[in-house]
Amino acid sequence: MLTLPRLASEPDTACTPAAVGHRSAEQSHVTSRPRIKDVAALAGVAPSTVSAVLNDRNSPRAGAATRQRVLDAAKSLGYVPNEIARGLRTRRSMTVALISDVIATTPYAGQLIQGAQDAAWRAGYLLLLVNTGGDEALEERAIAALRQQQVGGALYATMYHRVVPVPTSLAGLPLVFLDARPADGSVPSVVPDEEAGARTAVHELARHGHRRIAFALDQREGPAATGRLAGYHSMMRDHGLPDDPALVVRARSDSSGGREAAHGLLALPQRPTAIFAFNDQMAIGVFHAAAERGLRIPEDLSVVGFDDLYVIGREMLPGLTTVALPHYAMGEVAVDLLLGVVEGDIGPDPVVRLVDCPLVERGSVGPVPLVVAEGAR
Amino acid sequence: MLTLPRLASEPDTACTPAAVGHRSAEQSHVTSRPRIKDVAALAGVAPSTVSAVLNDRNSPRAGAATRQRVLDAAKSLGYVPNEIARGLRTRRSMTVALISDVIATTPYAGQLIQGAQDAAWRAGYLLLLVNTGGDEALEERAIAALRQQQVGGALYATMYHRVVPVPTSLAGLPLVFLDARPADGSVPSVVPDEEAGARTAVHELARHGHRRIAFALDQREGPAATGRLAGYHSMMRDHGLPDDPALVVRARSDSSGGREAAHGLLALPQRPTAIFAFNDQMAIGVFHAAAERGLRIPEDLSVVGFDDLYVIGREMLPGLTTVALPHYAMGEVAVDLLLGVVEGDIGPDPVVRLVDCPLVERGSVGPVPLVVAEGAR
DNA sequence: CTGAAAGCGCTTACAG
DNA sequence: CTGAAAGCGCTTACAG
Repeated sequence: MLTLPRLASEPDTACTPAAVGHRSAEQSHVTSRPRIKDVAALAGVAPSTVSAVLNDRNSPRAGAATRQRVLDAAKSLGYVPNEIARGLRTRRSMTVALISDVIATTPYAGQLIQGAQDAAWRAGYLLLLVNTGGDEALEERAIAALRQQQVGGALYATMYHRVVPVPTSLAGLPLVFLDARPADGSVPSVVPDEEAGARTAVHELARHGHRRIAFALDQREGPAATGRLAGYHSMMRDHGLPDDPALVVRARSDSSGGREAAHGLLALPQRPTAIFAFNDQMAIGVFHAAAERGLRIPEDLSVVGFDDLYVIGREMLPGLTTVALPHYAMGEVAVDLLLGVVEGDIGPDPVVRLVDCPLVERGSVGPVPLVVAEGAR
Repeated sequence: MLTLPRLASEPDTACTPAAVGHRSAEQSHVTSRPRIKDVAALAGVAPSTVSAVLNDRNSPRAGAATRQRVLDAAKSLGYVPNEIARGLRTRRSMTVALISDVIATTPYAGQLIQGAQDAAWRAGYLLLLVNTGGDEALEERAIAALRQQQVGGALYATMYHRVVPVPTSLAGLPLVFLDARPADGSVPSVVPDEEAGARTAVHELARHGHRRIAFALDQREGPAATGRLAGYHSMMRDHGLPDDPALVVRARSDSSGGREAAHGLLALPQRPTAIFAFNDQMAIGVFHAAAERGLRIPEDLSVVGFDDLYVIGREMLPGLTTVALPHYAMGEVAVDLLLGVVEGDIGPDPVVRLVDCPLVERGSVGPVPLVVAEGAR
């Protein structure tokens, strides 16, 4: 237990019996840190001078000699300014919040949080985390608590890309939506570029020679399904590929949905030689269906997923080629955007920032199988 | 944008040109909230009375009438105390930190963070998150920043269960280790009960009649490997099962390691009818090996994993029966422990709190296959 | 170039 | 039962 020396200083204010009694009662296990007064006393200057030197304002406030004395004193005492006190005076706080519904329970959470954290940290901010589990009453109380803590702004993230109303309790706070789009378009948001990601997936298949490329997508509507479907169609068109309606099937967005969809697709008279799955979980189902039909991947069937869900793609046999949801980058971009408005550099312009979804090549894409290729032409 | 009325009050202090200029310059997008003075003015009492009423201290401080007036005034203004100012005065903060190396990049992170967050929230605390990526220099600076923010204590978590030194920069701060054990035993820690979890896995297999139960474990040493191996042996013994050294093999803790291990095990003259895999990733490898040998799960081979990695077990075919790492509960327990010492209820007793690892039954365990059962006896 | 004073928004003894 | 004063640890005009 490192205990920093408590310097004698203005005994009239600091060492009244009351103050001492208070400290010993409530601060028993907190080491008593030196304050600016202690540094000032040791350096033989006024607290205001210490403040000026340490904050390095209006450069030549202190002479070189004074400056050095202050710096030495601060160092020898291990002085670290109390950010709370400074925040009270300057009326700002070096914290920013990440509010989410249930995001922390998905494997994506980590990357998103990490990206946000890193970006905040780089700017000298600390990240306050609140998860509401989708409970609105709780959300409201949490936001109140955040305001009490004087957070400078907040990221509002949802578990998957969707459109949500702007919580009224957030009014007046600098805000950026993450993986969510505000229903009224009043708040800037950062979301994955679903359409471009789907184009990437289809292109990867097309460049391997596939022409009959199927798309097994989520039966639920939403920005992800809409965007990915648009990307699929547009890239099929760009490659001059047959945009056969039978090649697009909707199902539940898990492995059983993917499996059913794949069975239907693979039973088609002219079966697709490649399947683009809405997400990695559906891709797993495609793998299951292929195995059940004695089709090898990628020799007999190529597949591309979406999301790059942690470990899954890497541990499948063969590894799953997929398009990654850029959660780390999204977290970063969102915080940068937020700090821009918090620090007043930029106005709260309700932009929608699309983040690129990169391809992760593993082993599930191969050339068109000969026998099917002939039948399919 | 909700703008709360700024009440006229003691113009001598609050409305000097300096204060006003300051506010409009730096607070442009922050709604100006009412302060305790505003509530006091509206209720016609002194700020100290408002404070007393709102904090509900020494019960009958205020008479019922005054009390009601204050409450009404606070409500009508939408007054919310500034926690930063209160913290400065009371010398404590309602925040606690979660410091981790790279935990946020694993799919476990979410549950752990969620558990910690929920427990903190329940006690009125907010969670500050810091991820160091294992970078010691960054860790030190982050801890300094946390101290500046006056956090009341910290959870120090690692990505997987291991023994770590106590960072010197954390000295003096109330501390609890999470999924990590302090090298010098000086700090309380919360870790999964690896041994009991392994016993659970083996018992699940044994109760289905399996006798030759293999264990494919991580080749790296660590509390997880050691604990799970001990649990395996002890439960084999408890069931009076043959503890054949050939049944325990070590490999890399991913699917390729699990696959190799399973191939070796399945080639044994008396092959095991069940394999307990060190983790879910190795279990995936066991599935791959079984498929390659034409063995069906669970008809021909039963398998149990460990960790309950998000989605994996659920999306496999059949679903993987596994033992869950209780990350949510660990986060909760750790925060409760931490707040205990922060609030001084309990001393910083360096306990090791073991958290139970529950069985998650899915479809990968079945009865002993007849043909092998006969051969094996 | 440097110091004394005021004040950020609260709470806490201490008087009345 | 209630108010005036002091102070938490800083920073910020304002004087000198």
